[in-house]
Amino acid sequence: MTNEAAIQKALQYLSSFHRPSQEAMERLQEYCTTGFITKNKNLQPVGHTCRTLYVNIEGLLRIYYLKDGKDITESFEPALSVVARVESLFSGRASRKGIQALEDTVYVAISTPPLFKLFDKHPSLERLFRKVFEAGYVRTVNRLESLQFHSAEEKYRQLLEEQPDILQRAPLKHVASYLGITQVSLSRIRALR
Amino acid sequence: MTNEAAIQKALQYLSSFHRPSQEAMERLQEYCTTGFITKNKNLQPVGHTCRTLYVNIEGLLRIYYLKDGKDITESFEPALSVVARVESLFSGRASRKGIQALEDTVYVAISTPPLFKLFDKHPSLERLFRKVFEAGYVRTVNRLESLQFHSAEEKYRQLLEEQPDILQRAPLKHVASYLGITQVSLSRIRALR
DNA sequence: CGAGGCCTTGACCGCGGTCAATGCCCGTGG
DNA sequence: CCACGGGCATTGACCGCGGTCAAGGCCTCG
Repeated sequence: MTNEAAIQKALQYLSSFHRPSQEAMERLQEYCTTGFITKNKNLQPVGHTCRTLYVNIEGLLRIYYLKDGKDITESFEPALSVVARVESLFSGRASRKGIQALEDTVYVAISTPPLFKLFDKHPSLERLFRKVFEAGYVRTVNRLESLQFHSAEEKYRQLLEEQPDILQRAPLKHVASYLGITQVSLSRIRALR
Repeated sequence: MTNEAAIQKALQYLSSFHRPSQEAMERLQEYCTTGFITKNKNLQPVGHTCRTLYVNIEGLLRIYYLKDGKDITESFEPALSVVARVESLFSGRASRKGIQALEDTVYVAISTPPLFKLFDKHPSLERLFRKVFEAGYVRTVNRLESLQFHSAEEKYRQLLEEQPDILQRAPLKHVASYLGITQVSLSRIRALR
């Protein structure tokens, strides 16, 4: 995939949230850069403040962090998702979270300080990203609810329902921490048939 | 507290996220109405689409829903918080959640369809509410993390740390469901000293 | 004064966690 | 090309946290 094609894919995807003005779109495009990262490499290390927003074009990323030395997967981010560590991006504080590639991945990166500046001149861009983040907010609220009151098995079945491909593409240890259980537990659940 | 004073408090609070233009502020004010609701009454019943955003001025509200017939508290909303069922507000779907008063409460209500229309003319208002929702998003992400990997006792201690007054003001059964445990469990934890 | 809601406490038990051993796959170097 | 080593997944043994069920005390309100 060419860089140009990747950026077009990203812009097209972003436009699906809200179509910005022609000029805003062109300004936005100027801040898009493409990148490629190989499996198991870190796109962003733990401990930096989040100032870049990524659009996954092709491949698989995950957001993770260390809790008491254990590696916890916060989310899987497949193609056509906006990837950002919002708790850092919106608070300006350093993030304890990192972004890692689980497959060779093509992405588009947008630096947020100039992006946020663009909002002043182009309300349609602010609208667009407001909607992007609202959608993320909704997903997080729903995930909170599903995590809080489901058994390990229910959470597994729900993942199987909603993102079955993840189970093929990500190591099970990451799936386990994503579900909030141990890999041992996950293994037992999967053995039930 | 007069209606006028309540609205001023709400506007002042909202301005702390981002100061809108003078004119935007005046337009916003036109859409603010005040209300009063007594303890244990429902501000919004379960099952309606969320089209109103509330600012709690004085008192205590909670967002809750029914899961398998059990009453689950999603959040406590004390004075000076923006209260909305975002998963409905941003998706347009009916909410399975309700809003209930845990104390006599004074609030300001803002109808969202006209509010969102105002955004077209007043980008500074869109900016303001973008920041309001970003802050909520960050809180939710952090809560997700804390719920996922803490024991019942840790979650209780964290609440004790962060919002000790809730334990005085809300029935323990609601505190328990908020923490994702049973009231029996909560009772035992509290008995530990 | 009685009824019902809320909180506590006891008895019991099952889900899911830890620890440890084993098997499997795969990349690397002799 | 095979031997080795390390990471990942599975499995068994064990156990503790927190769930359910049920009984009892206390407070509020009709």
